[in-house]
Parts: sequence; structure tokens; C-alpha cells
Amino acid sequence: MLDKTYNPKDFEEKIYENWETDGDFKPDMKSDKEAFCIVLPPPNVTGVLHMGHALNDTLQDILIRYNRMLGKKVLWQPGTDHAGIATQMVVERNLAKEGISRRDFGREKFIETVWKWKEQSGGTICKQLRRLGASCDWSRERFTMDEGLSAAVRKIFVKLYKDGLIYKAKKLVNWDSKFMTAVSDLEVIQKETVGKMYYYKYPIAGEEGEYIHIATTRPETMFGDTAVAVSKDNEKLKHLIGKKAILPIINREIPIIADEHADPEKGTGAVKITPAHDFNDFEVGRRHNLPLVNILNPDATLNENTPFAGLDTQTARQKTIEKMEELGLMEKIEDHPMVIPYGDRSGVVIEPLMTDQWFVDAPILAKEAIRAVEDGETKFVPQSYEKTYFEWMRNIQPWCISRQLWWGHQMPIWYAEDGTIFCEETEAEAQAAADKQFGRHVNLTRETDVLDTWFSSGLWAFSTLGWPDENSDYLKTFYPTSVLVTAFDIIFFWVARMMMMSMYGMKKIPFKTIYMHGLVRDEKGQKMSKSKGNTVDPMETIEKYGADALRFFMAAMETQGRDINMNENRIAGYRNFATKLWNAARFGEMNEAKPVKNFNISEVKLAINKWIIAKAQEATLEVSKNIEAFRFSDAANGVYQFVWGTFCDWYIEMIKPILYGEDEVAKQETRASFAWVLDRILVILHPFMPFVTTQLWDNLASRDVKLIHHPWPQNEVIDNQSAQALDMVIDIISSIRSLRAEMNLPAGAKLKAYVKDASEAEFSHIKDFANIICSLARLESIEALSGAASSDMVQTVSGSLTILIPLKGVVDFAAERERLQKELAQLDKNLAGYAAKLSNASFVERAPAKVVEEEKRRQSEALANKEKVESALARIANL
RNA sequence: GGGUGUGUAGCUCAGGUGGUUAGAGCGUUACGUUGACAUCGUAGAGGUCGCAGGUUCGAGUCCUGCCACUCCCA
Repeated sequence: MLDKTYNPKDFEEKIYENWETDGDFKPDMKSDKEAFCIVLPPPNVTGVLHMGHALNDTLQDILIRYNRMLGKKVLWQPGTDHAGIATQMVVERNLAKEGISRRDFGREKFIETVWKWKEQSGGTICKQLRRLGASCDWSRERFTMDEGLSAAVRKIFVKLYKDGLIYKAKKLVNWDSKFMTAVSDLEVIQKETVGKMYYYKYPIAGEEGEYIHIATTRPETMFGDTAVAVSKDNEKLKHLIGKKAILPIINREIPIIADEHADPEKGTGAVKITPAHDFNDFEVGRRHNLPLVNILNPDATLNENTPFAGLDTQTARQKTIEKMEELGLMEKIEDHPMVIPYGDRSGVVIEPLMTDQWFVDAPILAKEAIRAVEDGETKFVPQSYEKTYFEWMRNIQPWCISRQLWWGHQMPIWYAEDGTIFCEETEAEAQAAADKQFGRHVNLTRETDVLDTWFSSGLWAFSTLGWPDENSDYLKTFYPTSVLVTAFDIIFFWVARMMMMSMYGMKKIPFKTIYMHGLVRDEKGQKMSKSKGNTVDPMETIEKYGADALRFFMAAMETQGRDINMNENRIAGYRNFATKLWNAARFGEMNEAKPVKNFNISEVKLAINKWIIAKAQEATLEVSKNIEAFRFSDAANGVYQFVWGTFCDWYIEMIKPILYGEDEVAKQETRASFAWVLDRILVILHPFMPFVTTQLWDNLASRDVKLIHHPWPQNEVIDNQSAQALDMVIDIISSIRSLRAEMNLPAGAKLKAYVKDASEAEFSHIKDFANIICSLARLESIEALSGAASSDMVQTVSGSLTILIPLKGVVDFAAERERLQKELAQLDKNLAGYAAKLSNASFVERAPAKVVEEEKRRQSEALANKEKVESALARIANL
């Protein structure tokens, strides 16, 4: 027997353990069925599950479970990302609590500490994914720094290097002074701030009392100035071009040059040029062959090229201003809106800095990645994201992949004493290559930089499947993967890079479809963040409402391309939905509705049972179509509607007279049909609510097959012949209920109903379903009207037939007149609409015949109803 | 500044190719709790679909402009 109440905590975890120990998530590699594969976007090992994951992983699990039930060979490949900066940061923070810095430890010991930490605290998120019900094949769990994936990284790196697609260059890069590493453009967040614009002047060399006026937001960088630029079209200033300005304080002469970078309309029209500390100035410097003067240390303090060595930029700025004021060269300071770059992890200001770094030639790699999408080999859903993808890919810049961190893939680069570079997969190979080239044994030192985290996750689609082992069964079976499900915020970080790396490494697309979903926001539509304190912990939600409720919420809210706002009421509503299903199952149990082995639906006789079976099959078809089209909300709402609105509200209510009646044959058939439909519900609801469906499946009967592997019904022939009769019955019941409510008839009052204007067939249906109608509409009887309607009858119209109920003494006829008047007004309004359309010659001519026909049909139906209402009004006019 | 979305009931949201009286959940009102469901049932109220034009026999849906907000890239 089922428990009286639905309590997900009692069984969710047990069910998951059972799936996992039985190996239910593993693909049957011996099967010759079609393959279906999703690679899990690897969460950070440092991570804990947030609502974004809950959405992402629910959608994937729905696709995975659906396809598994379709009988395909299904793999959901899980794993975690080492998340270079993020993880190093967490471990460093822990060490800092004990007063230790990573430098105290040294590289090796620090990395050891990180690994130890990873073993202990990492992988929390994988446990949480299990709690959500994610049916990943955990036996294949990968980590971006495990042996196989590291081999993949080395192999691709060497290949790229030897193809000339990875190179080392001294360039201006985004420098994070907290972590003392370069970061890529994507890891820089531009924030609008109100800063200051400082106006000061530089003396002109050899011309006493002559100055050039400068406006800058960063006065302290003046020590790195190597020119002042003026536009050649600047009438007021062009006479200064070719002269020299003197940098005050340090008294260095710098040229005044002509360059269009200096907009005559902005600031003073003259721009100081600091090529080593500004991306625009760097370009100007290149055009004019200007020297580069670096004024910063790696920790963003000023260096010996300035008078303020050792001071941070803010302090140095104040000192510079003071000094300029002393010299009488400071003119004014104004508020100035500006955009300042910050590190996405560190939160400190990012400084452009000249350093030696390693780059991937992204523009070359992008070509194939663009073509694959242009040619439709990989499709984005929703398609509009292709635009975003193309926009980015066509303007892509070289990708800085070196990081001056310790935690990550150390680059497979070795230097000989003279700096010659050797790039090989192993040290031994590098040594051999070096010895050969030099003709003697040379000492090699390895590059200390590690790779950007996204380099290894860029290989995820094939490295996790066994590459570089080209003979891996999994690689051969599952690559290219079927779908990638991810949020749009990592389209550049990850999706674009996987496309590039896969097209380069595998010469094939990584996935056929990329499904992009939105962000999960808080109740008010604000982005969730720890600093705002508006995050909702999925684990708490699961604790409170069950994993199924949270999953169903995510599915039901997922409409293509839109963000989802958290809504606790709604989650509670889906928990109630599970309760509803639970109780429906209990109802079946109490009425001995047990699944009948080899139950043949084509032998069902009763219309009511035929009807619900057909509806269940229609619902199945709808769910299938919607899942295949990635219309998650339509799929979820379709099942919801069927279970609650059709099965519980109508079918269960309608079969009660049968189940409580005397007809044993009808009872048996109804019990079996009920059980069949409930089983069907468990099947089609399983991808969305795997726990409650499994719990019911296992407890209602002994089964030949586990629900997780139950075949998904396909190609069914749906017998719809009973639909019309039942639709009519439902319509009659609704009309009578409406009438009762509107006329405030006491619920207990048992009424007699009479039907007129019905066809032969309709009368016969009404006779067949009389006990159901009476029970649900709370009537004493329903039969055909003989003779004329008596004047105390109120009427309601249902479809083409009229239902009359004598209410002598029960009812307030003034209220009834009012009700009928209201109905009449609505009919008149509709009739006016139909008439307007049908009298419009161009509508009749141009609209499709079907539409015109339909309009005429509606008109005549409304006219007939109007007559009925009018006659009813006339009948009770004097009461 | 460039690009991209969004604006529909009190709230949160659905409304693939234009075609009934624009739907759901929550909330709300009235009635009920009848042998699955103190997590239930029945019925109702509630919307000039952001604004203004246009295309069309017909526009929430397509086009143009405007307003407001979101996000991405500078």
C-alpha cells in the first residue's frame, strides 16, 4: 500500500542509489541502436549547485531519459573542471586563514595542497547533481586535469604549436595584479564609473612660457609617456607638431606627433601617448615607432622608471597631482564618466601590461567553426543565437592562453639555455629534439606558465570520450555528440572554443545541436548573486519540495530564449501536482485497479475507457513532439494538463459510478483501463519527475522492466471514436454546473433535467451516460423532454442541445432573467462580429473556404442559441 | 555608440507558419468537501495584448516609428 501522503524525502535518495548501483545510466555498448550523447558542461570542482545548474541539468536529464526510453544507446558524460583561477583562489584563501601564502609553500607543495583539497572538498556538486536526479554515467566521470585529459591537452597544444597556431609574443595584455597573471579579454569586466578627468600642461622644449594642454584620467601614467599626439586637422594645435614637450617632474623630452587618435573635439585636443599601458596608445606607438616605457611592477605598484617606485597607482596618482600643482602645471579636475576594466575573479582593476605571453591564433581556427554553423552542420536552438555566435567569431582576437598561475596544465614547452623553444608532448621527447638539434646534450628548463582553464574545457567534447585514443569505442560511438545544453553566458568562453578546438582536433563538429537556455533570476527578475544575497539554494528547495517539484518547475518555465524567474509558489504548485498524482494512484489502489498483464486496449468496450486511453495516447504524442522540438514548457504543461485536468478531474470522477456500481464486467474493464492509463502517465512523466514516477511504478505492481528503461510508446494508432460522445457529456455537465452556480442552487438540491433538440445519436449517448451525468452534475435524472417546456423551467444550452430544469419554487426568476439577458448580450455581440465578416465581400472572396465555412457555422449556431434563449426568456417573462 | 531581446489578467508567465469569445499557475470572490487528494472540488470576476501608424478580407502574431526596461559588445 502507498503511504497516505506523498513524501519525496522518503524515497528520492534510495531510488537514485538503486539506479546507480544497478548501472542504469550506462549505455549498452553492445546494442546496435542509434547513439545519443550529451556531454555535461563541467562544473568547477570548487562549485556548489546553484539554480542555473538545476535548470541546465534538468533539461539535459529530460532529453537523456526520454532518449533512453526511446531505446537509444544513451550516454550522458559527466565531469568537472579544474577551474584554474577560481580553484587556486579558494585554496589560497584557505591557506591565508592560517597565515600562509602560496609562495611560502613553493609551487610543488602548493599544487599538492590543491590536489588534496580537491580530493576532500571537490566534487560536492556531483553529489548534488545526484540529488537532482541527473542520470549521468558516473563511472565515466572525468576531470580536466586527470591523466587522459591532460594527454589530450598536450597533444593538441603540440599540434597547434607545430602548425604555427600557437605562438609566443610580447604584447600588451590584460594584467590581473591580484593573481599576477595575464587574463583573456573575456575575463575582463568593463564597469561604468564616475572618475575624474585631470587637466594639466607640459612645457614645450626651447620655448619659454609655451605649453601643450593635456587631459587624462590617469595622471600617474605620465612617466610612461613617450609622445603627445595632436590631430593634423587641429587648426589650433597643429603648429606644435614636430616640436618636443618636456615631461615635468622627470624632465624627459618627448615628441609631439600627428595622429588621428587625438580627436580635436575631445578634451584639450592633445593626447598623451603611453604605449606600454593603454591599448589605443599601443597602436599609436606602433604607427610611430615610439619606445615603450613600462612603469608598473607585476603587483601594479610603480617601478623605478618613475619617481614613485613602490607606491600603488592611487597613491602615485595623488603624489603626481601634488607635484604638478607645486610646479604650477595643474589646471583643473572634473568629474568624468568612464569605463574601468576589472578582473571577473579578482575584482581588481585590470592593467594593460607589456609581457611575454602565449597566444592561440583564434582568427584562423574560427574559420572552420564559422563554416560548420553556416552550413547547418551544427544548429543553434533558438536559432537567433547563431547571430551572436557569428558576430563574435568573425571579430575574434588572438586568444591569450598563458596564465602565470600554478594550478593548471603546465605548458609542454621547454627552453634551451639560449632560449630556443622545444614543444613536445613529453620532457623526454623535448630533450631528444633539443639534443638532436644542438648535436649535444643541452639543459632544458620548462615553461612555468599554465594554460587558461578554457583551453582544456575546449577539448571536452572529445577528450572525455577517449581522445587521443582514436580507437576508443566511446569516441567512435558517441562523437559527434547529439546536443549541447548550456546557458548563453558561456557561449564565447566555452561553446565557441569547443567549436574551434573540435573542428581543429577532430575535423568534425562536436555536437549537432546547441540548445541555449537563459539565466535563472530571483523573484523580481534580478540576477542572483552572493553579494546581493538573493540566491536561492537548490538543495534547500529540494529539501522542502522534493527534487521532482524543482525539476518540473524548471521544465515548465523553460520557454526558448527567455530567462526564468524563481517563484516559490509555483514550485509548491508542482509539489502539489506530485501529490495529486500520488493520490490518484492511491485511489486506484483502493479500487483494486491493478495493471493487467498483456492488457489489450483494442478490446476495450466502454466508451469512457476508450476515450481516456485515446487521450493518454494523444498526450504521449504531444510530449514526444515537444521534447524533440526542445519545447520543454509545452511538453511539461501537456502532461500536467492531461494528468490533472483530464485524468483526475474528469476520468476519475466519471468512473466512480462504475467502480461503486454492480456491473462486474464494466468494473473489471475500468480497473484495468485505469491502471493502464496510470502506467502510461508514469512513463511519459518520468523524464520530468523521475522519482515519484519510479516510486509509484515500483509500488503499484511487480514489473518486468524498470521504469527508467521502459520503452517510450511510438507510432500508436489512436482510436478517437469515443471522443465526441465524451466531449458532449463533459459539456453537458459543465453547463449544468454553471447554471447551478450562477443561480445559487443549493448544492444538495437534487434536480431533474430534460433534454431537447438532440439528435437520435445524442439522445442515445445521454442515455448511456445518464448515471455519470447525474452523479457529476448532481441530478436525480436526465431524460428527453416530452411535450412542451413548462414555464417554470430554466434552461442552459450545451452545443446544439438544450437542457431544461424545472425549478418551481426553488429559484429567483428575476435572477434567471438577468442571466439570460447576459447570455443574450454575449450572443448578440458575437453575431454582430460574424455578420460583419460575412457581409464583407472581400472576406468571403479572399479568405480560405474553410475559414468562411467555419464562420458561417458559428453564425448559425449562435442564431439557434439566440432563439432558444429568447424563447426561455419569453417563457419565464411573467414569473 | 553598435547589437540583441523584452513589454499580454493584481503577480509570474504561455501564446512554432496571421483565422473561434487571447490561455495557465498563483492570488481573488462565491459555493462546496460527495467514500484519492485538511497539498481538494465547482463556478465566477479580472486583459482597449507598451504607444502610434501601416500591410491584410482578417494582426497579440508581419512591417515602420516612438516610449520604457534587460542583456551583450565597445
